[in-house]
Amino acid sequence: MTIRQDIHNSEIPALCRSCEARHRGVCGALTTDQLVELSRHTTKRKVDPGTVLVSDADTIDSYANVLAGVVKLTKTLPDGRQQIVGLQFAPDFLGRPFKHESSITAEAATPVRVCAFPKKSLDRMIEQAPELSHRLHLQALNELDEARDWMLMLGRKTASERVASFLHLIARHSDPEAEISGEISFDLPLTRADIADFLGLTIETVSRQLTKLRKDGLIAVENNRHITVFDVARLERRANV
Amino acid sequence: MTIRQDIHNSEIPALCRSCEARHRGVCGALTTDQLVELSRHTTKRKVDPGTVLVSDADTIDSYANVLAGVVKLTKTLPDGRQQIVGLQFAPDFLGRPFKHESSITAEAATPVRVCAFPKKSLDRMIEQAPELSHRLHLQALNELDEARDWMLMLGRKTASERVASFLHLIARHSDPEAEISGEISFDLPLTRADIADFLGLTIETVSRQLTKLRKDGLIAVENNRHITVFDVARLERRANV
DNA sequence: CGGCGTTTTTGATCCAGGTCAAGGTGTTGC
DNA sequence: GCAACACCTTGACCTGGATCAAAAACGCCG
Repeated sequence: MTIRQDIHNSEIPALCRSCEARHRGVCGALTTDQLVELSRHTTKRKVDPGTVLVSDADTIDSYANVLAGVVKLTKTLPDGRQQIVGLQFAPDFLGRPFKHESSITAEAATPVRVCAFPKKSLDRMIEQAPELSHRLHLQALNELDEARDWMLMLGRKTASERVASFLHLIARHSDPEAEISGEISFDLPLTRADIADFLGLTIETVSRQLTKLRKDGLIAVENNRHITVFDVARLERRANV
Repeated sequence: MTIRQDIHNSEIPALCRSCEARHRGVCGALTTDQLVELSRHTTKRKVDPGTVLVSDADTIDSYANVLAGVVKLTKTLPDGRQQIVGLQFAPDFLGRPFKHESSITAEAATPVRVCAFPKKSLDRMIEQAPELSHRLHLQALNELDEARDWMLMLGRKTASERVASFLHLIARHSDPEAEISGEISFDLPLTRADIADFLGLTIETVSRQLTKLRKDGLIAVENNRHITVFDVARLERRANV
C-alpha cells in the first residue's frame, strides 16, 4: 500500500492527470495495480515537429497518449502525394488496437509530449478492464464520425469552404466552450503545407483563401501562425458545417 | 433446453447463419439466452433500393444486421451536395453504439434484407457480453481504416484513379478470395449517381472514365451494371491503391 | 412490339484550383 | 546587423473535371 501510494504520488499522477483531461485518456480506466504495472514500462518523450512517431513501414509495438501538442496521421501515395487522415490533440490515444501493422504514418506537427507504453502490456489490460476497452471503443467511434465529416469536406466542399471548415475546427479545439458568435484567437498548429495536406488542396490555394478571409475582414493573421476570428458564426456559415 | 433447442432450430439459426458469415455479425457473440431474448424483438425486413433506413433527422432507436444487399451511408450539405461516407455490405452491422442521434443517412442502394432489433436490448447486452462489445469495436476500427483510405482517395487521387479504386473495391468485395491477377465479373451495386457521390465526382466524369477503361480494354460492361475486369492487377496499378 | 420515363453516354464550353515562377517575410545563427 | 534558409504570398497561365445540352441506350408496361 505504501509502495503503491508512493508511486501514485510521484510518477503516475502526473501522467494520469494529463491523460485524464476531457476524459479521453487511458489511465483513468485502470486499477491502481494496472497503473503500477504499466508505469514500469512507460516512457515519456518530448519530440520536435517533424519527428515520425509511427511509420507505415513499421510494425506497431507501442501505444501512446498525446500529452501536449498535435500529432498528424498521414497517408502517402507512391508518387509522394500526401493526405492527412487524422489529427490527434492531447489527450488523445495514439495507436491501432488489435493490429500489428499500420498503413498510416504518425508525425509530430508541433512540439509534442507523448507518454508511450508497450502494446503488449496494454493489450493484456484491455482484456481485463472493460472500462478501458469501452473508452478505446468510444474514441474509435469518435474518430470515425470525424473522418466522415471530413470525407464530406474532401468530396464536396469548395476551397473556400474547406479553409473556413479548417479554421472552425481548430477554433473549436482551442476553446470548446467558446461563444458561438464572437471573437476567438489561437495559434495554428499546422504549417500551410500541412493545412493543404489536410484539406486536399495546394499551399497556394490555402494561402489565397486565407488572404481572402483577411480581406473580407473575417480574420486577422499575425506572424503567419496566430489567427483571430472576428465572428465565429460567420466563419461557420462560410464553412457550411 | 427443449424450448431453447426449439427456437434455435427454427428462427434464430437462419438469422445467425447469415449474420455469421465472415465473422462480422453480431449474433455469434451472444449466449443462447441472449439470442432468445433478442429474437423476441427482432424483425426481418426486405426493402427496395432508395428506402431510407435511418435518416439524419431521426433519433436512433434500433440497430440492424445487413443480411443481403448494400446499404449506403450518406451526408448531405444544405444545398444538396451529397457524399457517400460508407458502404455496408452483408453481414455488416448497421448502427452507431453509444449515441442517440445520427448525422448520417442510411439508404438501401440495392434490394436489401435487414434484421433489425431495438437499440435498448442490444445496448444492455453489450455491457454483459464482452465478446459482442469486442466485435463492435473491431468493426468500428475496420470502418475507420476504410474511411481513411477513402480520404486519401478523395483528397489526392485523380478521377481515373478514383474510378479504378472503386471498381477494385467492389471486385474485392464480390470475391475476397479472387486471384490478384486474372479475370473477375460482378454486378455493380450502385448507379452512376451513387458512384459519383462515392468518389466525389459528377456522373459525367464517372461515365467518361468507365468509357476510357473500356476503350483501353481493361474492362467490359454489359447493361450498365455487369462488369468484367480482365486484369485485376492492372486495374490495381491504375488505382494506385 | 413500340412508346415513354429513366439512366447513361457523348460533346462543347467554362472555370476553380493546380502549376510554375518570382518575390516577401520571419527566424536563426554568427 | 545581416546572411542564409525556410516558409508564405502573389501573379500569370493552364488544365482536369464541372457544367450545360443533347442524343443514345435501357427497362418497363400495355
